Amino acid sequence: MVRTPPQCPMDSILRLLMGPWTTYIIWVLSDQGPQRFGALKRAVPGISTRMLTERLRMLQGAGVIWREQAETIPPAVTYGLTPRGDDLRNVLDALGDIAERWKADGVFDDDDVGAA
Amino acid sequence: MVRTPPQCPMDSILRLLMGPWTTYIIWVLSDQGPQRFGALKRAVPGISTRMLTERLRMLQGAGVIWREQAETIPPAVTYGLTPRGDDLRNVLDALGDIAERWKADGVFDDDDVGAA
DNA sequence: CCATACAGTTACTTTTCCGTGCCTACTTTA
DNA sequence: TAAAGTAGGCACGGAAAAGTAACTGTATGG
Repeated sequence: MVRTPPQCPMDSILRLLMGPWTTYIIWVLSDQGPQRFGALKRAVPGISTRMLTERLRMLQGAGVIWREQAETIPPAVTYGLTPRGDDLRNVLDALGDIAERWKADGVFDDDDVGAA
Repeated sequence: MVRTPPQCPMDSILRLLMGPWTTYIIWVLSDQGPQRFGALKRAVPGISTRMLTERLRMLQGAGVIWREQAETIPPAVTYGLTPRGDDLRNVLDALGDIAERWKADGVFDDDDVGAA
């Protein structure tokens, strides 16, 4: 990671959110409440185990989600949003509003965004 | 790009912002006002010509920035934020506030975010 | 007369990401 | 007894993203 543009903390958050699945995971967690690993995987169709694990670790490391492991024999691990995660959810909502407005203006119809 | 998680328009915006330089470009444009290509390149230290061009094209395609080319002989091209870009700037500000709060809590000190 | 700046483009190379498949260790169900 | 689920870890490999470098063409400054 050579590129450390500025010491912008906002950039760190963005880098955190950036993964293709990250926002979706946060969305599910905030919409459906705390979920277990398997349920989360089913709720985010198409994500691989590897990706889900990695993203969850990263989000946990950033204090955005909590992880609760029940030491039962088939271990049951549950993830949920922390207050910090709620912060992000709010920004995501704001972004969603903008997206709605843009969509009404037809930004996404003639595709320039999704495919570079 | 196989992964098209949902048809979430918010996701499209995030994908737009994701590039390592994108937010920084928007920031500069909103902070210093419209800039010419060369000035922008100097304002974003470390970015390559290629990246800057690509990002600008993408942002322009999304209607986030405008591009004005003066057909003088050494062509002078100026870029600036559109109202749509201002929308993003606001979200970025909100994100910046969160980042500040998190930083105060020391999220970025014990690094888990920047380096995975 | 040669270098430089303007605003890129194109090709080449490198790096990183991300999906796939195989493994754990135990339990419940068929 | 065998298959499947639970929550991942680890390694390999292909694809995509990003960096580097060289090139464009004109006009101006030294």
